[in-house]
Formats: sequence, C-alpha cells, structure tokens
Amino acid sequence: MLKAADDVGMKQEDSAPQRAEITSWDINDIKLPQDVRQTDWFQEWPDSYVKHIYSSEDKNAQRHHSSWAMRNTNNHNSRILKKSCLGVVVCGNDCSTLDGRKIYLRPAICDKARQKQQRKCCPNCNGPLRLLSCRGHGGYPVTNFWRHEGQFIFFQSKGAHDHPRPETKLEAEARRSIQKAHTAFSPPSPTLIRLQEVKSLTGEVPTQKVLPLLLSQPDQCMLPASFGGCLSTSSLQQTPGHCMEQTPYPGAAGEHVEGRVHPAHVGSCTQAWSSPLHIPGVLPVTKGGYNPLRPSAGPLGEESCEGKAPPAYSLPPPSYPLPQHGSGLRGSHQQLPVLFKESHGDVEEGRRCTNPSYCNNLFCNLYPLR
DNA sequence: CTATGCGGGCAGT
DNA sequence: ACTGCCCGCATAG
Repeated sequence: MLKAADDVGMKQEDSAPQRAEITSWDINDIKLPQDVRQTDWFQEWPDSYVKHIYSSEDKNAQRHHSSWAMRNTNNHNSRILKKSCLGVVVCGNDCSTLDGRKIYLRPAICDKARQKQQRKCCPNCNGPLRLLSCRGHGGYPVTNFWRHEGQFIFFQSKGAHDHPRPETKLEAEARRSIQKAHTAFSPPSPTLIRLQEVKSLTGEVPTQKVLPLLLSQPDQCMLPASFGGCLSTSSLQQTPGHCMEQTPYPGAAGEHVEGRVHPAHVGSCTQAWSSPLHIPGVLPVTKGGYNPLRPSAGPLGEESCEGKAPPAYSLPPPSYPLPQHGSGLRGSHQQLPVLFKESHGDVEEGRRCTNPSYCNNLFCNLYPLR
C-alpha cells in the first residue's frame, strides 16, 4: 500500500507518488488495471476528482466508507456502487460557538432519519437546522464510485465538495451513543459530574474550550462569556451561545412547553450544552473511536430540542486542513475504533493502535482542550 | 433506529 | 442512454 498520507485533512492524496499509471483508468472501464503494485491507504476525505485503488482487504474500503455523508444512489449498475454526497447540516442562524466554531453536523444517511434530524434544532443556539446540499459536481452532489475487482477495490470521486466537512460517521455515532447514555442516566447535574470525571481522566479541568463546539471560524454571534456559565452553572441561566434572533422554531424546538415559553431557553439550551463531556464509561470511543485529528465536529444534532441533555462535546480542531501530525493516524479514520474495539483487519490499523496511552490520548482528543 | 445496498420507476437532458 | 433522485424492501449492527 502506499503511504501514508498523514494529512487527514485536506486533499487526501497528496500522498502519492504513484498515480500515473494507476490513474489512467476510469471506473467505467471495461477492464481495470490488475497490475497494481501498491494499493492506497484508505482516504477518509476524498475530494475533487480523485481515484484510489484499495486492497480488497481494507475494511473501510469494503464498507465503502467516507467521512463525507454519502448516500447510496441507484445507478442501475450492480457492478459499480455509486454514492452521492448529502452535504452538511448547519445552523440556520449561522451561529458560532463561543470559541468561534460553526455547527457542522453529519446529515443522517437514512432519508427518514434525515427528515427527523432537520426537525431538531441547533445544539448551540437552538435555532433551526438547515441542510446545506452538496453541489460540487456541476451543480449536483459530488459522487463516489466503488467497484470491486479481484483483489482490489477501485474508488473514484467526481466533483469537489463545496461545503464544510460534516462530522465523521464515528463522531456522529459517538454523539448519539452519548446522548443515549445521557438520557439514560440523566443525573441532576450532569455537567458537574462530568467535569469532574473529565478532570480525573484527563488530568485537566475542562474549560469552555472543552465544551461544545463544533468547528471553525470566528465568531459571529457573540456568546456571552457565559458559555462557561452554561457549563458550570448550567441549568440556570443563560444562553450559551445563542444567536439573537430566531427562536427555536416551530416544530422542532418545541415540544416542551417550557421551551416554547422561553425561547432562549434555559431549558433546551442549557441542556444542550450542559454536558460537555460524557461519561467515560459511556464514551463512544470505546467502541467507535474517533479520529482526534478530524476537523469537524458537532455536538449533537439530533435530539437536541427534546429536553434531554444532549451531550455537547467537543471535537477537534476546526475544520479543514488539519495538519496532522504524525502518523498516528494516517490517512484514515476508523483507526481508533480499532483501538478500542474490533479490529478491523487492517494491518495498518492494528499497528497504529497498539499503545494504551494512545487510547488515553484519544480520550483527551475527544474532548480537546484546544 | 439508522446505515447500507439493491433495484424499480420516473423525469430531465 | 445517462443521470439524478425518490421510494420501498431487506439486512445488519
């Protein structure tokens, strides 16, 4: 396989040297190259018109994964699996978290789930959520093609994403599990508890930074410094970061009387952000894993307005290009999972996660302190 | 529940 | 003929 593109961040393929010969094919060719010398490391964020040849042993490739939210598209060709990008779910108010990050949630792949998701509200300002469609391929969504041929899995993408990166699948799953766990316990003052837990785990005292957030860019809606308030005092006053204007909106936000009554809501809002961190034991990480380096992020996007306490968690750094350091995770995502849970067969992955301390780091990364 | 795949069917180019 | 896309069905985790 080819090397490593440690850049999980941007263009994934700067990684390679190869290309020439390998790139000369098209997913629609009757015959694809079989003399491949090296296969590529799985690329988590393929963008632009790129092509990759993965080993048929690569679990991520086998599952046709992508950190972009791609849905299956019927191309009436059983030999070539086609998927199109769903874009990213953003806050209709275009709010920003205290630290200037934007909300970029992962659109649910399932149509039904996506509709439900859009009825929920922004975890940050409680405003409406909006699906930002991908139009990077001639006005249409970027499309990815997968074709299994012998010992290889050929991948080709068409179009360049014209929107921010959504949460990765793992992040979204983590968020969900956290929420679930959260609702299950729903301690009186989750926030405090979590803070403590976090502290013990990470050795650091979580701060606002650790909180909710999603990603990128500088402010717009100024959040009162209160974010912290939200955090620690949580349930009492305040609005974490709400963008003035817009109230929650109709359907979604609403269900709770209280919510309606108080738009800014202590209720929803607070809850949404009140739990900056999750309970360790419940950490998704344990199972799903996360890619600490990943750019996007998002607190929950789903259940937020419901009254439960959404786990707002923070993710890594903002968006795009993340300089990746090391090879810890080379270009792909899912490695973490490996760490914690099933091992997916990739040898590489295995390699990566051999160290326990690494796990700890992951945890920290989950709740980044940056 | 949600992610994924598959394939029918419809519409626009 | 292609392509985008909606829809239902089925399977898996």
